[in-house]
Amino acid sequence: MESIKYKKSRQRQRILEILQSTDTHPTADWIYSILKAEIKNLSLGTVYRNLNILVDQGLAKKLEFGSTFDRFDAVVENHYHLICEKCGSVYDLDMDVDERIVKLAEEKTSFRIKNHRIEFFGICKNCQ
Amino acid sequence: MESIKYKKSRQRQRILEILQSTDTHPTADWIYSILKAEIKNLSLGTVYRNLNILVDQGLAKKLEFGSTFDRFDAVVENHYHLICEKCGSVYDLDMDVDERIVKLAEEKTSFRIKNHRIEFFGICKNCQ
DNA sequence: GTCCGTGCAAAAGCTTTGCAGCCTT
DNA sequence: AAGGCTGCAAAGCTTTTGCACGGAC
Repeated sequence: MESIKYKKSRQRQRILEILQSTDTHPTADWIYSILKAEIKNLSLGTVYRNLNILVDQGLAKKLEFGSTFDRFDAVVENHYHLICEKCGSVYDLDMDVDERIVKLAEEKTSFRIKNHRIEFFGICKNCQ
Repeated sequence: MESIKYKKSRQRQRILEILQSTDTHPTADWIYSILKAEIKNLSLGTVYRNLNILVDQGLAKKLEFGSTFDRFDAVVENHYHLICEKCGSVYDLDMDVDERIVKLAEEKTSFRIKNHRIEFFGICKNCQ
C-alpha cells in the first residue's frame, strides 16, 4: 500500500476502537458482526480494507505466518524456524527446545501449556 | 479425518519423500510442480489430499496459526501469544521479550535476525 | 470384490478489487 | 472541487470435495 493521505471515516475509527477494546485478536468477520449492529449497511469489504489501512498506519498488526500458503514439514518433533523476510524461505533452526521458557510462561498464566513455537524473522545468508 | 485403513500409493509415497528431502517447508503447489514432472497427469487436489493424510498419519506437520482466518491485533509492540487449542482464542502473554534467545539463535545461524515470535499452545482456563 | 486413491472440474471459504456515488478536506 | 471512502458484487486465490473410474489388498 502506497502512502496516501488518509481521511477520517467513522467506519475506520470504530474498527480501531473495537480492535483496541479486546485482547482476543479478532478476525475481520468478528469485527464485522459487531459493527454491523451499529452501522446497518456496513460491508465486509470495508472491514478488510480498513484493517489493511490500520496495519499500514502502524496502528494494528496482522498475525500471520508470512505466506498465504499452507506450508508442510516432515520433521514432526518440536523445533524452531527461521524465516527470511526477503525471499520467504523457511529454515529449521538447530537449537535445543527451551523448556525454561515454557515454565516461565506457565507461571504467568492460567493456561495449561502443551506446546510452543518460535519463529525468528530476518534476512538469510543468500539475501544479505 | 477418521481412521481409515490407508493403502499405498505412488503419489503419496513420492510426496512424502519430496517433503523429507528438503528443509524449505514447501507449499502444496511447490510439491505439485516438482512431482508433476514425474507423474504427468498428477493433479493438485491429489497433493492436498495426500498432505492431509500424511498429517493425519503423523508423518508430516502443517505450519499454521491455528485458524484459517487472518487475525488482527492493536498491540503493535513485540509480545508473545497464548492460543487455546480447544476454543481457538488468542491471548496476549504478559512476559518480557527474551533477547537472550535471539542471541542464541543468531550464534547458530548465518541469519541476521530482526524479529521473533513465540506462540504457546494449550488449554485456557475456561476450557479446562 | 471391496473400498481407497486418482484426475478432473466444480465448489467452498477467505480476501481483494472495480465501480459509481458519497463524504471529508 | 479533488480524491479518499463506502456498499455492493464480482473476481481472485488457496484449499476442499463430488464423481466415475482405476488400483491395492
